[in-house]
Amino acid sequence: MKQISSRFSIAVHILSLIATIPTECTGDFIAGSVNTNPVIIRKIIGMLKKAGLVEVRAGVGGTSLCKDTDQITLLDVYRAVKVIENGELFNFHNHPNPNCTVGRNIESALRAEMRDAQTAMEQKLSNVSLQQLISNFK
Amino acid sequence: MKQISSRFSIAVHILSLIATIPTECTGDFIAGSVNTNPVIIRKIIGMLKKAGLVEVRAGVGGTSLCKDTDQITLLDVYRAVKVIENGELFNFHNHPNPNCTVGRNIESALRAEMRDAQTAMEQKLSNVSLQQLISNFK
DNA sequence: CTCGTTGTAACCAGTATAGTTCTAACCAGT
DNA sequence: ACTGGTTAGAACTATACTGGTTACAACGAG
Repeated sequence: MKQISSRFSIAVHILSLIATIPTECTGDFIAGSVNTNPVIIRKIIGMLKKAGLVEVRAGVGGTSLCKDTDQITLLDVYRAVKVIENGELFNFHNHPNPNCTVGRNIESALRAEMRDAQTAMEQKLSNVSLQQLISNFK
Repeated sequence: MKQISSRFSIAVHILSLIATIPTECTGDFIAGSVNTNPVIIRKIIGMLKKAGLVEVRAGVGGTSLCKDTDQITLLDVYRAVKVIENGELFNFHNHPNPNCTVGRNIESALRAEMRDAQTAMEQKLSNVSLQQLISNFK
């Protein structure tokens, strides 16, 4: 990857809309605010639903949050939309040569540092709730 | 992206090899330790060279580090191999609708949090030097 | 019943990754 | 000076992800 997919930012956008103006939230209205195609919105809402963040009452504009806005963190959203492979932000090259000192040792050493770095990032995301984000809107 | 390219882990592997067994480090030998194709190695060494981390004396096995191993951090390597687009880990969807409260406010609010998260991750990488990494090899 | 909406499937263009083949240039040693 | 090993990089491939589109089935509310 070059970047984490905009699915994440779109998902946050969608949840913010549902939180602030729930009555208007049809797929087409959301698509208009995000400025993309309604199908993209439906796909992402599908992922948020699977993750238990929203529920969709069959019918028009029937999407609502399953939790309070202060109980949903950016990390929840980031995990819901599966923007990284298998929970691992960093890819590691396969099967370094075990007959070489470096090849034998690098994987465990470097993976530990990668995990630390990823955790630090995700920790930051978990510190921000949807409520904190939308409370500054004016 | 789904994951940060393995160019990063391969680059760290390459630098570790040059640091520990400089005399053996032909492209083919490195490729054998990393377990990939020599051309991949050459491409990555080219990036490390542009970033000023290594220099290549034309000739056999002529690659050497430009700095001490404790002056090279994982962040330097990560930046050298350009695994993320334009310095931004997170992609943000384009042009939310400014006629909507959420569309108008979300970009600056969310970008700030994204930047915080990315910085936390990169900070962790900058805390680890090549020296620290290879000092545990046995 | 019908219209608007939701939920998917199928498909597309663009682009990144990891890898291969091939060729040119260059250094060192005999 | 020639040759073999090495470095450098262009060109091409297969695969996969992204963001987007069209199309269609199912369903609810008025």
